[in-house]
Amino acid sequence: MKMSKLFVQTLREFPNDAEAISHKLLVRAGYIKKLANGIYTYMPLAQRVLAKISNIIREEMNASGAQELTMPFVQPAEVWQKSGRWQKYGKELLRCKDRHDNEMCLAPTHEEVITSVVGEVVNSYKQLPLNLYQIQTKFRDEIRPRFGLLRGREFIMKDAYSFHTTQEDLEREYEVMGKTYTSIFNRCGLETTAVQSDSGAIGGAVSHEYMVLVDTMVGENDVFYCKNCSYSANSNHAISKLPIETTDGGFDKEEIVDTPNTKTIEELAAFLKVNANCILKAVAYIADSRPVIAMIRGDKEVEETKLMNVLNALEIRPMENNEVKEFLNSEAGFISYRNVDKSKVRVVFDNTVKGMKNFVLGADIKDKHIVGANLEEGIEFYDISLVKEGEFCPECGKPLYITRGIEVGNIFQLGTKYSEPMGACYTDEKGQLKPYIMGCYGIGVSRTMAAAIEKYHDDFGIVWPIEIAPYHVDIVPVNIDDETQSKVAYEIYEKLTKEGIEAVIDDRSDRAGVKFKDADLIGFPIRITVGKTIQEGLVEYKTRKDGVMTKLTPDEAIENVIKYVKKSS
RNA sequence: CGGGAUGUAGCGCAGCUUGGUAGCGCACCUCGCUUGGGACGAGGGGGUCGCACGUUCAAAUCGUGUCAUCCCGACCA
Repeated sequence: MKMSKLFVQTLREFPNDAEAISHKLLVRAGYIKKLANGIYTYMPLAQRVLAKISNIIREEMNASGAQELTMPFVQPAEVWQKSGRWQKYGKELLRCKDRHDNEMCLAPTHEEVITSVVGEVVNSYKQLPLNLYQIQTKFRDEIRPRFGLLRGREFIMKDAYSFHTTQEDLEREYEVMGKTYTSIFNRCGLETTAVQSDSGAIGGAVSHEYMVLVDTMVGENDVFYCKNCSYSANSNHAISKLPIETTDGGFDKEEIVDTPNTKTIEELAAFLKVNANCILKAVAYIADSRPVIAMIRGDKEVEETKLMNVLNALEIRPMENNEVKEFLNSEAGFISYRNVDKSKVRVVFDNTVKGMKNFVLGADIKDKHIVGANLEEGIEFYDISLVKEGEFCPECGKPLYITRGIEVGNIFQLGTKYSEPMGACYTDEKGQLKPYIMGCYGIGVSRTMAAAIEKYHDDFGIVWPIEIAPYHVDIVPVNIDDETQSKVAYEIYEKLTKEGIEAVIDDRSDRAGVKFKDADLIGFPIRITVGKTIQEGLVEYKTRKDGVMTKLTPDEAIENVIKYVKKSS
């Protein structure tokens, strides 16, 4: 490809509306153009990167026995009504009507359609197991799209769905997919960590997220991991081994005391001169429009996903101050659990509360708390707390560390969550009708591209792993008007192209500095510069990753490129 | 959904306080010159100042509304 013909425009400055480095670089280096919030055009450079990632995915998925298909992006409400998600999915599902006033939606995922397709085709256990996948655009109307391609509304996803007759066979496939994912990301030049994660409101299922660990804010997931063993988990799922320590507030008897202006735990702890872990904190929520109080030790925080799982709730939000009065007949900042109508308000106690004695508790009256309180008999405890760094690994007991992760893939054991309500069944050996046992497996293709940039960039631009770079090599004649330089550059370009190397020749009449800046920004893994040293028969061979430059003859440079590219594939 | 900020040429910005012919840098076009890390000179093209309504002789500028974008937060009592 001639640089003069490549459809790309690099910018001298970073765009103003981008925050994440991947977003800034994708825009500045001319890979993407924004059309609307969270909706981007993939320019030719990006298209090539996406194609490379997609091809790696295809090769690995096909090798694992999966088959590719393509399902509709616009879907009728009907299939979603069947699974029950037309009601439940919420605003992320972009709905619209066709000219006949039929309700339609843009696909955010494809469980419904694949279940319906397989339901029509697969009637016998003999046709199972089966794994089908597609690489396709998805649309999710996110509350707050941000960070460019890391959280767009329209994005490219590989989604696979597997169908089985037994849980054991699903687990076998789940493991195959796990291995497949690891090698897909490795081949993309990305190291990933498989972390345990929450699997959504309908519990019981197993799922893992494949995370690229980063130390920036753009990783939207907190990941806890153990340096001693292999344990790692998303914060929404992580558990820690906390000894049920006894925390004693040291009050002799239960009584109500004045605690003016103590709306936060810190203020209250300071006022009463007790540790936060001697205060029983009440956090009030509305879960699926029903009031809930989560009781938790003052130094811990509620993990809402865990709470939702305990409640089997789909939606949860903190209670507003006026609702605290309405539902709990209490006062924000001074909530207790003792005076509520238990038939109307669900009270959930965290495990950490178990060891609390003579603690401090809200009195349901403004500016008053109860001190020296103790728990009643027969309370059930659940794990609804967020793990904190430094708490202990549930598997080996060593301290847990926290980091940020970008979720690029996720594998999930669905069971019969979709097949059952949708009536998608096969006939087993005994002639009985059984719903399929399903798994699903996703990879964010466009997000993977962005994650790679988050991981691999420097002050000058993108530093692509060669496996997913848009081109392998950029050939730069310093002065295109110099006959020798131009001739040699073109010869190198022709020879490399013939060898199947993806090369760009920067045939623009710009000065060398412009070409070098663009080469670094775009992120070509290798640059061959043909300049003055061609008088001595030498060109410069430079790798982007380490900036190492060597002077070689054109033929040696060509050989080096071929070696470098072959080694990576 | 709440709070904050910003909308002026493809990109980055100034102008707005104090209303009076819409500007700068980059990019783009032409010519010259230059060719090893975003050169230089001369000339040129491109914007209904987000949109609507209002105030005014006159609005990018003042007022009201609206839309969009970005950031933060989404209540831990």
